Amino acid sequence: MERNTRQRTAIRQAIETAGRPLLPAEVLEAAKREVPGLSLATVYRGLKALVEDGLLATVSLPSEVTRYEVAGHQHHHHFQCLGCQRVFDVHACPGDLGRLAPPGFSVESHDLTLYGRCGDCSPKKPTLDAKSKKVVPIRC
Amino acid sequence: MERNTRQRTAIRQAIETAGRPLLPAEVLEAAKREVPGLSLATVYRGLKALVEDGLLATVSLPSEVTRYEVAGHQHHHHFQCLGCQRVFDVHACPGDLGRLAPPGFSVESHDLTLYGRCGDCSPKKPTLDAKSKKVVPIRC
DNA sequence: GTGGATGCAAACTCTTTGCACCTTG
DNA sequence: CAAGGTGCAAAGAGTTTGCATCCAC
Repeated sequence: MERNTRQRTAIRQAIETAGRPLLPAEVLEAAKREVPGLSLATVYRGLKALVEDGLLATVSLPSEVTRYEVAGHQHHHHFQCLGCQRVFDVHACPGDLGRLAPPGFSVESHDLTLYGRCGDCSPKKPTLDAKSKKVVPIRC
Repeated sequence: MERNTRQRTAIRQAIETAGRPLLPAEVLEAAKREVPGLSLATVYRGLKALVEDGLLATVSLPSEVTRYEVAGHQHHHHFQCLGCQRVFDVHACPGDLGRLAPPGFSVESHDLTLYGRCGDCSPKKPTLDAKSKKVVPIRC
């Protein structure tokens, strides 16, 4: 049912190689090195198919466009660097948060996002312009 | 510098009356009862101006369009009902989460979203179709 | 009276979809 | 060879903006 096309392989490899959640545009940029003619529509269709197949998982953060990462990680959260805007996995969790909800509310799940500086963007080093939404692929 | 127009007054009152974060479309719907000819563009401009004036605050949740609430609350988080999709304030916080970050990462802030059922949408009662993105203003 | 605010429509960004052509199994 | 995948362009949803008109101060 799911075909192995060069395009989908390139999409999956782009995300596996990155090791962190990627934006569709980042996936396109990386996968284009394998399949130059790749179109953004195919990236979207491929990402959706791979998520439905359980190979990828979506990562959505407040005010941010959906990113994609390899599936299979257990419950975890994310960290977004205020310097380079990149997103990283956080394999830790504050635990049960049901007690925080108001009376009468039942909690089934939660999302947590940490913000700060990644190892490459310590406060001492120059940071990228947070206003340019462009995600710079190089180390910052 | 900031003028008191009927439109902006209606926008502010819509959010104050709701007592919970509202979507721009919800603000338009509510404010239209005061100013029938109100346009969505004016709602967006009004919301932005009121945020810049410090009267409103933005609320953004994963995979969700930005909502707006009255400013002035101290640090808090949000709860989204899986039944009616409405968002409520949670005046509680798990506390310092810096310890969750990987080594080399510094945490400056965090966002937490709880998901579950609000008092009106207990698991026993019928729930709204989660797939219809339409936010129903009535109690569910 | 004048500058900020409004309404409308067009523009923009991100994502999805229709359709003809191509490719995998 | 047939079903599914791809590329392109057009269509959608949400948001912003240009511009002529309007109105609060």
